[in-house]
Amino acid sequence: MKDRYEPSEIEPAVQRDWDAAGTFVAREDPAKPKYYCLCMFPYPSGKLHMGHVRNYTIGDVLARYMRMQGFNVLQPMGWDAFGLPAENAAIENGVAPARWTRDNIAHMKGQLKSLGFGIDWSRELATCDADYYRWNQWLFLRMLERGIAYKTTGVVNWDPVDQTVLANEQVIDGRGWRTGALIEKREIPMYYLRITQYAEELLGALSKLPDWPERVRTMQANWIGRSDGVNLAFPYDIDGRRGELKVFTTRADTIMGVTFVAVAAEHPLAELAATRKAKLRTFVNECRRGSAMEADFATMEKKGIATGLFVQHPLTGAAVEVWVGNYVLMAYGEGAVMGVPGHDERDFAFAKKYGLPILQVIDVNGKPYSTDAWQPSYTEYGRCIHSGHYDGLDYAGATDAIAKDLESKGLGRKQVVWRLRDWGISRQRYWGCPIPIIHCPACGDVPVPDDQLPVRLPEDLVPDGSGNPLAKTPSFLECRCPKCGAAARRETDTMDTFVDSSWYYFRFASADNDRAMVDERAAYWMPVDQYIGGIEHAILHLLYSRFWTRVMRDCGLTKIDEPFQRLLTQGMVLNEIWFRKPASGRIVYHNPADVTATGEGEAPSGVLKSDGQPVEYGGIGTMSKSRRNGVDPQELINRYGADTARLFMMSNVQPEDTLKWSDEGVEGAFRFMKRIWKTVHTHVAGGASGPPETATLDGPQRELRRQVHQALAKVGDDIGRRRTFNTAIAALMELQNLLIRFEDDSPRGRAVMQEALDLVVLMLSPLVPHAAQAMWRALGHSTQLVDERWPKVDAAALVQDTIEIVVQVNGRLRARVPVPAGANEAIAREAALADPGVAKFVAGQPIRKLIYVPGKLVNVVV
RNA sequence: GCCCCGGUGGCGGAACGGGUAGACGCUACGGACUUAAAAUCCGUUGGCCGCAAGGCCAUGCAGGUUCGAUUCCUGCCCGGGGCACCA
Repeated sequence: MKDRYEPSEIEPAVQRDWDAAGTFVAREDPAKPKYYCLCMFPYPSGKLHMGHVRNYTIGDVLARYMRMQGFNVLQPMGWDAFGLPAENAAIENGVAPARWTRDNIAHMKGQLKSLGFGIDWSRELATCDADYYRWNQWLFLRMLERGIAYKTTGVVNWDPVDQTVLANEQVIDGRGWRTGALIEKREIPMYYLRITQYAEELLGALSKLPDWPERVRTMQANWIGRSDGVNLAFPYDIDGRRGELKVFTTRADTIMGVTFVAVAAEHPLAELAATRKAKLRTFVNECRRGSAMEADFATMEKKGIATGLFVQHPLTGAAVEVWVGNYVLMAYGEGAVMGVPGHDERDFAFAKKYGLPILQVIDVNGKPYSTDAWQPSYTEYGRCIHSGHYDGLDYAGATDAIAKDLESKGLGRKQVVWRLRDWGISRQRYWGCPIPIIHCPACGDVPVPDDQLPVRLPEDLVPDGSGNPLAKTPSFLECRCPKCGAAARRETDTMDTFVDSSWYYFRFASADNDRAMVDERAAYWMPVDQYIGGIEHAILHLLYSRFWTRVMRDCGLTKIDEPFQRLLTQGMVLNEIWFRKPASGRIVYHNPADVTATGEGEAPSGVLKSDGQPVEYGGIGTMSKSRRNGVDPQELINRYGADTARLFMMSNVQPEDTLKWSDEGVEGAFRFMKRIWKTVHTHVAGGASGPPETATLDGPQRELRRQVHQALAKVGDDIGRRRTFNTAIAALMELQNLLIRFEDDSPRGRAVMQEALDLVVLMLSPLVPHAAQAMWRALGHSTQLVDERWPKVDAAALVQDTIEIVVQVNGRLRARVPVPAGANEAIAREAALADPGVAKFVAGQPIRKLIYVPGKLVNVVV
């Protein structure tokens, strides 16, 4: 009898069978309903981490389940292969990013295969392949034609040592993360994509995504950030220069309370004033030099300086002084704000600091008002006071009336302002998709013609950390102008890697097409039915993808608006953090596997296994290299096999929740695998068994059969509808506990057992496909388990003659009594009151009321 | 500051439309098997009282609605996340 569970023997053999049969190669079949199940593709960093294993296991379980439901399933995989880590590895090891990336891909692909994911590898793609990124370039050219892509000069973080732009995340305390150099704000020309043109649609369509997590929709809505307000102008005449200072406000109803206006340091009026006053010049330069990071602004002291310039109030004509304020953002609204200290906290503080007048112009719902100290109530909406003929109007009424008056004077109108900015995609980086532009001294910036695509990235360069090697490579740089034929230079900036990931899901449908970006096969597969990935992509990647899909739609490449029908954001994988903090020097982290926990309860403590000395507990956190608390999935697979790894990742918590790593939890999953394996093989050793004759079963046999079919109903619902894989697994474990205790060697008992095990194996097959296939064979089936359909619940098996109902007295549980199934209230009442435990509490008191929930409970109210 | 999500045994968590709180797993303890250990199997495991039968308390805190509240409502406390001089 082969009753020892040996995953290392089972798994490779099953995987070979799938490979040989092309089991997971998806074919377009209009006759079948399609199901496109996609996990966010990985960055090929070297090897898989636990987050990957969790992500792809969730996807694979769903894909396999939907296949059993009769869907034509596509589950592809690719590589988000451009990006900084490859360049950093090159700098450290002197290896070309292309080589490093492709080696990593090969290794990680092997790992994915060893986990038994049902992936259609014939559609594999990597974004660093010219076959792929040429279409980035192609669509970028279409965007240029349509004015969606444009070039302008923007402010960036500039590292003067590395001679490159850094992302905000790469600036730490105002210094470059790699060089430690002081970061400068620089204005350099960059290409932008006009995502703001789609702001309204991207926001409005969020309500059409009911199967996205509420949280993600909220985050996107906040990010897009719609503000409804009024744009108004303060006219000026400064030494004969006439103009208008434009301001955006969401509180036009407070316009009669304006006592100053403030502009950003980059504002033209600030510049004008700076030419006149040395003190202003210094201040303006100071503001400009500050960090480009918005978060830093928030904590900065609010400072300002008067310009001595005056503008006219648009309604009263009164003179209002212009100040330069370091808290005014050039990039939002008009780069200028009207100052209403009476009803804006920041303006209030500013006015107090510089002795500017404070006017109350809103009755804040009768609450006390004093200019001595700020109260949060001052920003409440209320009726206008001290506002001339606007007095008595509420927020909406005043806003309408003021907007109308401004409009008739040509000095303002209602306006919507968005927080969302256009997407700057230029990166002064080597390992990315070249931007297909040629700079000609005569013709300017000339798009590369379609027939010269792709602009290939040379793959043999090794960055050394000083600037972009493309700029030092004549064979790439030097070219001819497509318009005039003169000697010209290629653009050396590459695209943001978020461009690469904004449309890869389309390309999986037509990965082999070298003539078009997408074809009719994309129309068959798109949209993605289920998308699965980390919450960290809630805004950027998912928003860019929604934008890119709409651009493709407007270019006639697709008919869909939304790329992802349904979204599941899986939680992170956490582990304990242990460290030592030497009196001098840096914190040293230790892997939890090297620590023996000694303390219990409130203050966990532990000692290092190697030296027996104490280490400090740092709580629970995401697995990370820097904290050295990662667990290598490969060790898990080597030790327990892919099936146990998969089972553990799906146990204990719902996919959205964080999952705490636990060695004991893995052992628990492994124990379950060994037990079910043994149960199957013990049964099989007794010989073949046919289907049960349901009419002739005795009580325990019928009861087991009922439990089996009840579990089947629950597991199907948990996986298919609720996506709570943890409770599906719990139900299977519960069933397994029943099967172990079911000792009935009669032919009928064995028939019931055979059916139960067949069903358990079918239910397990999406979760632990290798062991399930092997057990399926053992149970006497010659078919491939992956081609089986999800079993149907036998409704007749669920029927019970007698059920147990709960009896409460005054809402407190007092007894459980058996009643015939379908008993009416009278029968249930009689049975309930006859129970001695119930009678004790009723004890002759009059029954005021009796609630009967059929099949569930009786509540006697006395 | 604004927005969102949570708080249930020793631990991770379950309870799906107001109806048996603690499924399932882990830990710990006791037992069987073994020369021994591991593995495996059996049992106990929210707290308190009780020999037992049984009872009382218990889902962050304080109230409310209800025959009945982990679930709904109000206020508060704590934790996590997102956004943040956004005019």
